Amino acid sequence: MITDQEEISRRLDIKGYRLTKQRRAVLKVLQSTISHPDANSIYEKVRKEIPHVSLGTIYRTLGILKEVGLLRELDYGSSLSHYDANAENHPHIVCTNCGRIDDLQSPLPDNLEEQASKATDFLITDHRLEFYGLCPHCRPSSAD
Amino acid sequence: MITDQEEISRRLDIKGYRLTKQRRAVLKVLQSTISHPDANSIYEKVRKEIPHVSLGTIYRTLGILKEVGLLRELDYGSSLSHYDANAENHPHIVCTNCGRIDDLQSPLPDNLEEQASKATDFLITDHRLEFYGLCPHCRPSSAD
DNA sequence: ATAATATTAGTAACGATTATTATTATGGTT
DNA sequence: AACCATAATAATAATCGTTACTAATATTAT
Ligand SMILES: [Mn+2]
Ligand SMILES: [Mn+2]
Ligand SMILES: [Zn+2]
Ligand SMILES: [Zn+2]
Repeated sequence: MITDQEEISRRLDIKGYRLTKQRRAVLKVLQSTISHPDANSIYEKVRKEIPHVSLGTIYRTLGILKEVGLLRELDYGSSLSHYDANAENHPHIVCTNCGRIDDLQSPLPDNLEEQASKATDFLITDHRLEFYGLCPHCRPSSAD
Repeated sequence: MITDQEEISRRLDIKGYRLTKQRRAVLKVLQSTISHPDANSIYEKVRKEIPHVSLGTIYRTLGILKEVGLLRELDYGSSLSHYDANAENHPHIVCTNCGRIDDLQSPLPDNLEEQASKATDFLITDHRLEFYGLCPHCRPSSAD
């Protein structure tokens, strides 16, 4: 997670983007949570600081921060996207009951792309690994 | 891929669903391609046999066939879903340029869920592994 | 045949995201 | 400080894949 203001400004500058208070606020929300909020949840939090911010600005900002590598978008199918201030590729575990998304703490095989390259003519540049299941609150307890 | 008519009928019957000609047609389209078509592409193909079929029927049918385990839905983020008559979990490789989706031929680590279980309190029931890159038609050729 | 149930085509509604636009803010230049 | 070029914003409208609704039709059981 990149928190250094110099580096953040630098990355935006390169593309001619400015570091506005709206963008600072979005980044702050993302960097102060371990959850992986969706655009609307970020919107609600930013509104507490900037009441007249618009949802369009949230989406535009998320797009730009993603473009300069300050966040990663987690695209969950026909449902909504979630965002992660950790732009490094890392596996997640999603609760199919309540939607909670956690990082998977132990790193998994790091050579997946290399392995896959041997089995295809595609030039592999990225991958996505996610697990699905029930979080501690949603899984049947041992007492059930 | 399940092609046995008995088994197909049986799976639908259990939930009280009927095997109509629309559903047969959707399944046939899916089972006769190695691509992973989206709903609209399936719709276009089914229309050649059943000109007045409606897109809503395609979606409803896909939902039902998925529910009874006769296909798998591949949810590609904010873009549209694709469908696969192979309902077994298996990795795919997606071209980020033209959208082509291939199966990854060589099987990858089959104990991913088991490994992940050790690193989380979630009860893991499924996972998703996808690779992204450029297909042979879109990758820069050696002559470039 | 009759009745109960499931399915369909057609169309309207939904909802997340993106585009548009007039206005405002920012940064650099004289 | 005034000026200009450019970028960003708020507010709103549009997009588009998908789902829901509904009246008509088909299928199955009695
Ligand atoms: Mn994460
Ligand atoms: Mn496949
Ligand atoms: Zn949960
Ligand atoms: Zn391609």
